Amino acid sequence: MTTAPLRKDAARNWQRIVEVGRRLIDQQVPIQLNEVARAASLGVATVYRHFPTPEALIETVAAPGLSELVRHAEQAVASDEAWPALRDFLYAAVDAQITDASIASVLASPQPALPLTGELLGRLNDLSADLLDRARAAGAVDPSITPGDVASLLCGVTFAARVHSPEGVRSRTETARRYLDVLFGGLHTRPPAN
Amino acid sequence: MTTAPLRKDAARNWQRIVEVGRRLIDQQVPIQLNEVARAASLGVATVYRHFPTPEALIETVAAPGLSELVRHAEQAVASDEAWPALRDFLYAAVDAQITDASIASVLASPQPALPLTGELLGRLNDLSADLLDRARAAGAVDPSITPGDVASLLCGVTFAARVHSPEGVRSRTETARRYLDVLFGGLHTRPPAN
DNA sequence: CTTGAAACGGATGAACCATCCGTTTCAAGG
DNA sequence: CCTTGAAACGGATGGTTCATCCGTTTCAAG
Repeated sequence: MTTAPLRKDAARNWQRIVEVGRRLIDQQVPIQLNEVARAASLGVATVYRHFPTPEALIETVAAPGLSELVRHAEQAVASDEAWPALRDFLYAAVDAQITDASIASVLASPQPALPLTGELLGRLNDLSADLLDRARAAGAVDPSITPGDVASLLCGVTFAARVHSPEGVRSRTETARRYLDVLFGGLHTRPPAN
Repeated sequence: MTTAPLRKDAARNWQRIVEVGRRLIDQQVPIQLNEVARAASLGVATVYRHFPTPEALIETVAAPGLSELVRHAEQAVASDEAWPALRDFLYAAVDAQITDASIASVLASPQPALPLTGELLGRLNDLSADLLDRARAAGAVDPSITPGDVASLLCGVTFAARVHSPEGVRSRTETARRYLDVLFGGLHTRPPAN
């Protein structure tokens, strides 16, 4: 069941495709596998062989960023200050979505096309549920909020920061952060400390 | 400059197209003008003549709902209780977006394709800016919030309620309302009353 | 070096998009 | 009514995009 080792040329092309894909996703172009092939100077079939659908490519592009986010969540879980841990993780999650469109796309999609993505999302869910639980237990978050709510609201904030807001990652990051703060003012009940 | 009166058959077909369009939009199908023609049992050219792009059709479908929202905003402006007026308008706006996907689509799109839509959106913007101003003046809303923020956050809440949330307009409406309440808890500073 | 499995790429057929133009329908004037 | 010209119709058609298939090339194990 371990993924068969890729041939050298295949590995090189795989790399090339992912790089081109990342570049195209960054500039908000809706990915078309044919176009990716042209941009990578590869045959169409080569692209389709590695990534049967655009989603597969998007998820592959998103994987590193998603992993990093998981790592971030693990660190947060290690913290013993429940609310700051949750808050910082949410900041990081929104930041990642603004910075890397593929992450936003994966987080907003109903369910993953690749097993790897499912794995990462599962871990992310578990970790954020844990963070939320502890924040709730500390009385820092409204008890009616569910893990699903957190995930949805995260996507909502990112979406809000993209719609209408002036172009440029820089300003969108600030906008998103501001919106997250507004949301915190709402879902953050302040019994214990800060 | 008044729109030339439509011939009888043309008017009938226009109607048919809009009806079919509304039906397709309701079921989240991305509209393809060709498909609309097929579903309406009309020639492709007829559809393209009336609506050169999918956006034009979407905006036409959205117009009545948008008008109603404008009317709602006008009523709200007439109220003398600043915060409840703003709050109820926002409830209505989110409800409308969940109930009618074409409205959500228009509100989230960068800028309108039809003059009529531009007109309606302009009025909506002015009215909501007014509502926001007065709520701010009454000390009921954080002063850093701009009219643009309100528009974006509205779209964000709608988006959040659609992503991941269980199917069905009913539950999505409730979810959206809940999210809006969370947001209110955040942007609503409570100096005066309520 | 041989050899067979793996990967490559472009030609190709299917699907989709949007325009053009010959035909039909409408309604105003006789 | 009937005529007539303008307006609207519809589907055939050329252009574009999508994704598969298969003959050729490349890799690496023996």
